[in-house]
Amino acid sequence: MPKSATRIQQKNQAAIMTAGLEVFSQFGFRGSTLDQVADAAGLSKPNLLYYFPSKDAIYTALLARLLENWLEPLHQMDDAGDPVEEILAYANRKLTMSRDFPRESRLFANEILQGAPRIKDVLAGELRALVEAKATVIKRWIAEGKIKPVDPVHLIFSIWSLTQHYADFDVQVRAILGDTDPFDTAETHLNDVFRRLLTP
Amino acid sequence: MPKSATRIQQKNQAAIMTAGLEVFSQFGFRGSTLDQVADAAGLSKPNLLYYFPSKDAIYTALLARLLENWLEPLHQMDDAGDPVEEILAYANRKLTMSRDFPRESRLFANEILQGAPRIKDVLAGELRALVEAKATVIKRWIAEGKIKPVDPVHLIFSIWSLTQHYADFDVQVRAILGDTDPFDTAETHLNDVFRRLLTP
DNA sequence: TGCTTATTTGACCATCTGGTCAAAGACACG
DNA sequence: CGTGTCTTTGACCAGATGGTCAAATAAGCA
Repeated sequence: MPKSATRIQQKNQAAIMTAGLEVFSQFGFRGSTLDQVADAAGLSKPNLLYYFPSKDAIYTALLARLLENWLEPLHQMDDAGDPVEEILAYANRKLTMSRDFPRESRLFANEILQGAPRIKDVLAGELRALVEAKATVIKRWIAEGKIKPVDPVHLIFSIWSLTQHYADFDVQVRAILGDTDPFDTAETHLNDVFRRLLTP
Repeated sequence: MPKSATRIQQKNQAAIMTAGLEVFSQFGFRGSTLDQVADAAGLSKPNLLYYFPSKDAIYTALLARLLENWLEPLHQMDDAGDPVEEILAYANRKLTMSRDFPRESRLFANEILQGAPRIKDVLAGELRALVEAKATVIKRWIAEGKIKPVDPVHLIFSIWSLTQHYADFDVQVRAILGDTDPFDTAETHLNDVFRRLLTP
């Protein structure tokens, strides 16, 4: 049914998503205005509302697209692989996402900070289930002596916080590091952290 | 000069700060309204503006008060103490702050997420200097073989992100942990992390 | 080319928001 | 109790904000 989408529609919808990401990730939903988004998209406000029915719809669409990719790196953690390397690889994937998609990370952070009003159910449902599944795998790895004992859920929290920090607190990180590129040095550091934590 | 402050003034100013913290930490500066703050403080809007000249003034006062305490735990890290224990103690102080003052942590996170417009100079000045000073101490500890080699600045970032995560992403953490208290288990986990990272 | 559909816009609206102000109430204190 | 100061408030304002609408313009296509 909703198949067709003219060239113009595709271009403008994409422009709006990009603009919305830029604005919402910085100011959060309530702190952003349609004029800002329209401006960033290079459209007039009524024109913007021709493509999306409301401010809320843009924001929700952004969140939905984000969630699609957000859980993917954790999904990819392979329970048949080498435990330490699998966990390291997951952390590296997340760090890469922080480098390449910092605005997505900040959009997510903003939503959570504000109490996650529109994604609480995803957190308590899909995300929680995924974490529990992976926690089981990690527990098995521990039981098999493949990695040192560690709280599996907090390990996952640690991966999230350590990697997302470089996107969410980018301004602070750069204020302190000066000209050094954060991500080059962060990668080495995080690999150290997780290797020493996990290698039996 | 600005000595006097009637009983009523003290009470209301305190109420406004508390209310402002509650509101601003959730919605950020632009996402919050004076009505929300006035409501939370149990005052009318004009009455609120009798005590503070503007929305900005409330927010700025909150940030100023926050920054006073924010750097303190790092300051306390004693270069004459036992290296591993000093760093662990610092992490524990930060974790305690996340537990006892989550709104302060979220206020800070919100400000940074939005690009830190009003505290960029503090970050690049006072904070950066403090971090560099402590990094020097950590480097000495490494040179003396008291702790394993580690990037000192990223170590400090790690302490920040791992501890603040439990305040800033509280909703997510609780959605996943269910009824378990996050902080009890987090403390053990973080001590594991830093001990394995640092103990020679 | 002409006609249909898709796109864009200027003008407009109700509501919200930060902030003002004069007048009314409450306090303190001699 | 009276009076000068501090506190509170209702009414109000200008500008911003999310959203609407009819009319104008641009594409697409036969």
